[in-house]
Amino acid sequence: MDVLDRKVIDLFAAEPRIGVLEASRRLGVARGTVQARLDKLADSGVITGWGPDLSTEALGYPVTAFLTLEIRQGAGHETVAAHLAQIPEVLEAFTITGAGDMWARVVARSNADLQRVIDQVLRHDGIDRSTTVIALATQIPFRVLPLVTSLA
Amino acid sequence: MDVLDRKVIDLFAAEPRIGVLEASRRLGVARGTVQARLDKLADSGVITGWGPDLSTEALGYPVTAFLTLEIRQGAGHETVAAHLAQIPEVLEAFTITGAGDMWARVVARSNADLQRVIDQVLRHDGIDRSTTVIALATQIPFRVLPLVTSLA
DNA sequence: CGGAACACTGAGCAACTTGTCCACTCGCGG
DNA sequence: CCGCGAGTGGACAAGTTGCTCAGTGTTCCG
Repeated sequence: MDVLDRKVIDLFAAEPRIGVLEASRRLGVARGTVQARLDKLADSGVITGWGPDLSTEALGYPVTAFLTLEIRQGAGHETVAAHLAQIPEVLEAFTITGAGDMWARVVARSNADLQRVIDQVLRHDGIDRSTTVIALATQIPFRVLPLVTSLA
Repeated sequence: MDVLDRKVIDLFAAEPRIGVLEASRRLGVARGTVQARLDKLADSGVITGWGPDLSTEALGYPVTAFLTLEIRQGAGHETVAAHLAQIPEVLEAFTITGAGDMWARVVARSNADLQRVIDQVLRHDGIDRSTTVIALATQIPFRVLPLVTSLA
């Protein structure tokens, strides 16, 4: 992770469809160098993919909510996680600090639809209770770039 | 958003570096069709980008935590959001239900380093108090694909 | 019914990019 | 001082892109 690596990431983050050759021109290095850096960044796991970024909003799911789930003593996280994984509206889930707690990000078509999603989530014995928090507005959309840039 | 759109997204999500021509061969449609679908998906905002996906873990930030911030009455969210935006370790932030609350996702180099990040976040008058929850394990890594697939 | 609008096909073409070689240079550590 | 890894710059064939065009099938509307 040196300055060039950072510049490569910055450049491809800003203009993803740019191509290796054009990138090498912009950065003033040889094509093979950019190629090699990208390969290394992928190998080291820093770059995990190039997939299209999808907007849940544009897909018809404008409501985002965060659920905190209290897992019943004795019930494994695994079985709850497997249950959550089967619900498409669950976009993300973590186990968190706090006795047997999990945390999930869900989306829904509307506030009314959110009820349906929550009901579906709760349809599992391992979950004791849950708290729902609805996201009203996105102040900072997901980003990693500033972190890369800060690795000066 | 029809079946072909879904297939296009699925395919490019599975093999992002595939290229329009190869995609058209796999899907059994003309090249121009894939091109047109991708353009439309981008125009309609469903596909928001093609940037490299970066792993905060591989970047040296293995600790993820979620902060719930209670905003002081009268203090604007905006000024707090602007403050958060300046901290690279803050990856995401939302305003949420609950009187004057915000929610932020942060990363850190270690649990000790997390203290530094939190201190930095709290260095703002508009924040009354905060709760920190640390992510222990990722049960479901961020995904949107199942949602697309479910739009049968 | 006729006609317009639209999406898709299949083809062609020039310009460009990719993957893969190679020989050469440079700086660093043993 | 040699070897090693990293970068350079050049070359090549093969493949891809962006663009255009004529033709076809479907749907919708007056």
